[in-house]
Amino acid sequence: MSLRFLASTLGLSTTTVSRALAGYQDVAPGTRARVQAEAARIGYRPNQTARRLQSGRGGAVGLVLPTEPGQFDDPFFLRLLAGIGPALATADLDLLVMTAMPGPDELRVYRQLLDGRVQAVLLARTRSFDERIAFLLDNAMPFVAHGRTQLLRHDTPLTQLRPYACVDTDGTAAFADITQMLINLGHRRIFMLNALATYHYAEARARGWRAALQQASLPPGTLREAEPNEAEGERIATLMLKSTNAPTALVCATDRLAIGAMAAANKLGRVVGRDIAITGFDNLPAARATNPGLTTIEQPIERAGRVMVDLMRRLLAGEAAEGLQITLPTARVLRASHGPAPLAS
Amino acid sequence: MSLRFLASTLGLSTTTVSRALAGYQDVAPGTRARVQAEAARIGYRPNQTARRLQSGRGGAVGLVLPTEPGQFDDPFFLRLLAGIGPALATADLDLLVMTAMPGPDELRVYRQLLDGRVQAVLLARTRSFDERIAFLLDNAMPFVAHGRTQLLRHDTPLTQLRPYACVDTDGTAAFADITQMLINLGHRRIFMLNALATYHYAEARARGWRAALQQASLPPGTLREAEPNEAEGERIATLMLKSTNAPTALVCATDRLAIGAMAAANKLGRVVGRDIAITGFDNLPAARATNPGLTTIEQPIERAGRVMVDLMRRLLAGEAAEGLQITLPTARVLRASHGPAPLAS
DNA sequence: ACTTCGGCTCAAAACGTTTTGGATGGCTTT
DNA sequence: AAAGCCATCCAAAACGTTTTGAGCCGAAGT
Repeated sequence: MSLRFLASTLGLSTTTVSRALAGYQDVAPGTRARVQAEAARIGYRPNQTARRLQSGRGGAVGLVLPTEPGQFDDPFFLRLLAGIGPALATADLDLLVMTAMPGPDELRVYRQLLDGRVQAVLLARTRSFDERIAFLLDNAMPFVAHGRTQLLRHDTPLTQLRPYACVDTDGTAAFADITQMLINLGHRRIFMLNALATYHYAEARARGWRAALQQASLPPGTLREAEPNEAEGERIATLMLKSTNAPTALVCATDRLAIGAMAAANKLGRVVGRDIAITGFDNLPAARATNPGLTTIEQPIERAGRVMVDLMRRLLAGEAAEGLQITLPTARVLRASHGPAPLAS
Repeated sequence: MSLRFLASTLGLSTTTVSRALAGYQDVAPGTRARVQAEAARIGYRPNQTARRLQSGRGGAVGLVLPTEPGQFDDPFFLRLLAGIGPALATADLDLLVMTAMPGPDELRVYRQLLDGRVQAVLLARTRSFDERIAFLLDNAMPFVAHGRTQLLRHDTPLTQLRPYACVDTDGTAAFADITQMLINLGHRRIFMLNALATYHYAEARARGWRAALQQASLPPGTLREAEPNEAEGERIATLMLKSTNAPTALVCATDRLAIGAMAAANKLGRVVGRDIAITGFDNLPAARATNPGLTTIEQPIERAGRVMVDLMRRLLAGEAAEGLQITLPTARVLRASHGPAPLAS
C-alpha cells in the first residue's frame, strides 16, 4: 500500500516513484526532488519482503549457532558476530540466526535455510567430518566456512573432495610455534591437552604440536582430549600431573582448558611458570586475570568475520570457491605461565 | 515458479495444491495424498518471502547485539540466544540479528527494523535511561525487553512512563539476599564493586545491597563502578583493599569483576574466603575454576530467552503489555570465596 | 512539414504465495 | 422432476515492490 499510496498522493505512477527513489536517470530532476521530499516527509520505507520477492534475492544470509551445552560460554561466536554484523550491514544484507544442537536434528535446521529465505550461509567451527558442509555442497547453497574440514561424510570416500570458500586461522603453525618455543626453553616432555578431535581446529592444533616435537627429534608426547571447558581441563591436567613421568610443559588447545589446568597445578602445589609451563589459545580476557597471567595465542576473530562476509560477497558475485580460501595469522601473547624447564626434570 | 510448477505437473490449480498442503478440509483425501506425495518427491518448499508478503506478517523478530568493545566475551547473549532460538523455531519465526555499538548510531539500526522485515523486537541488557525503548514505543513496534528501565529520555519528564513487556531477573532481591548472608556471617564493612550505572541491572543490584545494609542498620557502604571485566575488577579491588578501613567483604555485580577482585586479593596476599569474602553474579564456568571457587548467584538466562519469546507471542496476539511483565528468580551458588568475618576487623 | 530523437512518464507483468468468492457436478430431498 | 445441498475444485485478486516495453510530447534535424 505504501509505494502506491506515495504515488497517488504525488499524482504519479508507482513506476516513476520507484525509479525516482532508486536513482534512475530517466526521471526529471524536479520530479525526483518532489518524490524524495514527500517520501522523507511521510517516512516511507520500502517493504523489504516485497522487494526481495521481486528481486529474487533472499537479502539475508544464515548462520546456525551450535548450542552445545558446554559451549554457551564461548565468546567465539559473539566476537565472530561482531565482525560479521557490520560487514553485512554495509552490504545491505540481513543476518538470520538459527540455533541447533549438533546431532541428528542439526541438518533439519540447515534444510530450512534452503527455502529461499537466505542466499548464502555462514558456517563456523567446522568439524573434522562435517556433514553440514557436504549438505550445503550437495544442495548448491553458497556458503563460507570458518575453518576447514576433511569434507567427508562417514560413508563417502575421500574422492569427493570439493573446494569451498573458507577462512581459517593457522592453528597448526601457532602450535608448532609455541611448542618450538617451549623446546627452546629446554622442555622435553611437552604434553598436549586438546579439545575433542571432532572439531577440526583441535586436529589442526595437535598437528602443529606433533610437528614441532618431531622436528626436534623428540619422542611423540602424550595427548588427551576433552570438552574444552575449565572443569575438564582441571580433571585431565590433574591426572597428567600426578602420573609418573609428568610433563614439564602442557600446551592446551583452549584458554578454558588451560585455566582448568592451572587450577589443577595450583591445587597440587606446583608453581605454574616454574614447575610447570602451561599455555592456552584464544587470549580470553580471563587469561589476563589468572595467577600467573596465562601465556596464550590470539586469533583475529572479528577480522575473520569480516573476511567471511567479503568472501561471501565475492562468491555470490560469481567467483570460484577455489580462489576464496584465506588463512589468517595468529599472534603469541607471552605472559607468565611459561618459563624454562625445571633443571631436575 | 514452484507452487505453480507443482500444480501443473499434477494437473491441478495452485489454489488446490496450496490448500491441500495447508491442510484445508475442502480438498478430497485422494487429491491431498497425491499432492503431498508429489510435493515430497520433488522436495517442494514454499518460498518464505512470498508467503510473508502475502500474509503480511514479517515472519521474523529482530535482536540487536550491542557490540561493546569490552563486552564481546560476555556469554550472556549467547545463552540468551540459546533460549530464544528454539522457542522462535517452534513459533516458525526467524531471528534477525543486527549489531550496533551503543552510541549515537545505535538508533539508526533500530530504525531499520521498522521497515517491515520484523514484526517484533527483542531487547536485551536494558539501560537505566534507555532511548531504544522510548524509540520502539514511539514507533509502535512491539517488543519484549530483558530487564526494566527508568524509561525516560534524558529530555523528557517522568510522566511519560508507559508500560512495556519485559522479563527481568530479580537482581535486587539476589543482592539483598547475599548481602544479608554476609551480614549474618559477621561482616560489617561490605563494599560493592558494581558495573556501570548505565546498565539497569547494575542499579537494581546496588539497590539490593543498599537495602540489606540499611535493614541491618549498618552505615551505607562504599560503592565503586567499573566496566564489568576482570582487569577493571582487579584495579578497583586493589584500591579498595589497600585503603584504610578496607572491607571484609566485597560483593561484585558480575563474576568477571569478582574474578578480577580475587586476582587483586591474591596479589596482595589476602586469602580469599578467610581474609576477605568475595561474591559474584552470573555463575560463569570460570567461577568454578577459581581458587577458591567463587560464591556467586545464578540467573536462568536460557529460560529468560524462552519467556521473552512467549511474551512476544502473546503481545502479538493482542494481549496488553501491562500483563506481560515477569520476574524470574535467582539462585545462590555457594562455594568457598566467602566465609565468616575475620575477628580482628 | 515530416521525421527522428530524447526526455519523461506510465500500464502491465512479474515474483510465489494465500485467500476470496464462486463454479461445477453429483447426490439427496421433496 | 425440480430444488437444495454437499464435496470438491478453481480463477482471480491480493500482498508491495521492480522491471519491461511502450507511449507521449516537444525539440531538433532534414
